Amino acid sequence: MDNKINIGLVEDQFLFREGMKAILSSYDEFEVVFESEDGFSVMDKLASCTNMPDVLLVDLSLPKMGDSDFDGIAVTDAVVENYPDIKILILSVHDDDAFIAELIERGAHGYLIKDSDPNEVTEAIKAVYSKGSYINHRTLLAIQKKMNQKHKTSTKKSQDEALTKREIDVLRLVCQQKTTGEIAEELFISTKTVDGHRNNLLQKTHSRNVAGLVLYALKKGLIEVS
Amino acid sequence: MDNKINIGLVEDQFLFREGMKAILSSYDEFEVVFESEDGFSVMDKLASCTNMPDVLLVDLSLPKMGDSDFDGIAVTDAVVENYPDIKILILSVHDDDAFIAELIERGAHGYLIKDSDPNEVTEAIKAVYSKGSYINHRTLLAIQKKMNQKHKTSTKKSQDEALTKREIDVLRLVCQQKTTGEIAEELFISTKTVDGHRNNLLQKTHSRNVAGLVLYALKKGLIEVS
DNA sequence: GAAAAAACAGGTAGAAATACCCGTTTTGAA
DNA sequence: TTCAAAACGGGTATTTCTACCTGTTTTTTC
Repeated sequence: MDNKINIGLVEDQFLFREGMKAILSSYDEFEVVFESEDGFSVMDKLASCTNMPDVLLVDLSLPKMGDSDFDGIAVTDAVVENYPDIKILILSVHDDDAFIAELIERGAHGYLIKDSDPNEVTEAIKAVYSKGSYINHRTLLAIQKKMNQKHKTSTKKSQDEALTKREIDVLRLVCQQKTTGEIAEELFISTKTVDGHRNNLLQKTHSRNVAGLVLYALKKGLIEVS
Repeated sequence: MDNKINIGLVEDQFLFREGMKAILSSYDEFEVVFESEDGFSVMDKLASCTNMPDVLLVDLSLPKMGDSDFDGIAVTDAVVENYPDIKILILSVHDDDAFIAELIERGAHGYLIKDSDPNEVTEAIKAVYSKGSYINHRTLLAIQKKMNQKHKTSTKKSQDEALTKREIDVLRLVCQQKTTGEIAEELFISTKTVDGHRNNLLQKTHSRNVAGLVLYALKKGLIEVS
């Protein structure tokens, strides 16, 4: 009787979570044994869990802006580190190459966008459970693209450069409507340095101004509205 | 046998739509007879629909950025105008007073945020079907707030002024990284006028710069990422 | 340890945005 | 029709951003 696949849901939107549960419970082979509405509680709940999930469906855009940095990425890192047997299936609204590849590299076993067909979700769950991973065409392309970038850094055309830690710091503050001067103060650096970082950001993200930067940050899940 | 409540779903996220369907189909009294993934097709599909929905669940944040302006609001307007018998239940991620009140004023029969309990959704559906409306505490507060604003315009403290049509035009273009000059050209007005509109926007939205405007637009669902 | 990338910081410019002032015309609602 | 709001536009000034240039120091990576 225990050949059911135990599933854990990590998703903040209540209705989406319930809908997912409703879909999954129409299949005999699945059982939802674990739920969490934010990144924080996942590790706690896993520690005190008697019926461990085999597969964890993780929503990537978990945190509210400014709350903390325990988002889908952090959850993935922590689970990969502490529960290597649990398969992680990322569920995200972001259909972005660099992002998909990043998650896979960090140890996720599959990546699905939220526009996917329910059938694909159930397929993916079965695949990560039995085969250990689920890589669809979309994901494969993203991974290959990243691989190619790693090798030919000489190619000037590979524009989707990753942002550096400091650039991300500046980006977050720019999105908080801070001026260059304020950002410099907050990071204990010169305004000219902030200027440099912002200019690099504009180039790397192909933006024309801060509006573009904010949209980029949102698209990448670096910040959240509401 | 036809005392079932016919339900229509207008929602772009496929998984969410399927989840909703799964939830609703576990109730005998509901039947999903209509689905649409964007604003455009709603009117077409309704015109050629044999089994008309009694209640339409409309996701507010329908359009992709830049595509068009046929979003949840436009759908609401069009359905209210052409199919006054169909009850409209708004489903949104935005928990914003001005926005909620705006939709109700435009003729929506109920407003639920996506964090709601599935039970509340089914309750709301039954309520709009039988009683003609579903106003929960949250919605009532929003409406009252708006009412109060209408009367005491003298009160300086009521800052949540609604944006005008033209201001929204400018806001959308600002979010598309357009400069003042470009916006002026596109709207066939002077750069000074654009300047004026943008200044009003900054004031009304309590923003310090374009970053704030972009975030505001996103929060209000005026634009969408990805 | 050597090489590369990241972070740092300065200069000079010009473009754009922000913050006020002032007014007229058009539109829409009471 | 009358009144208020919206849309329009001009002037002036300051601040901030954007775009280039240059370089040094620190950190990371191989």
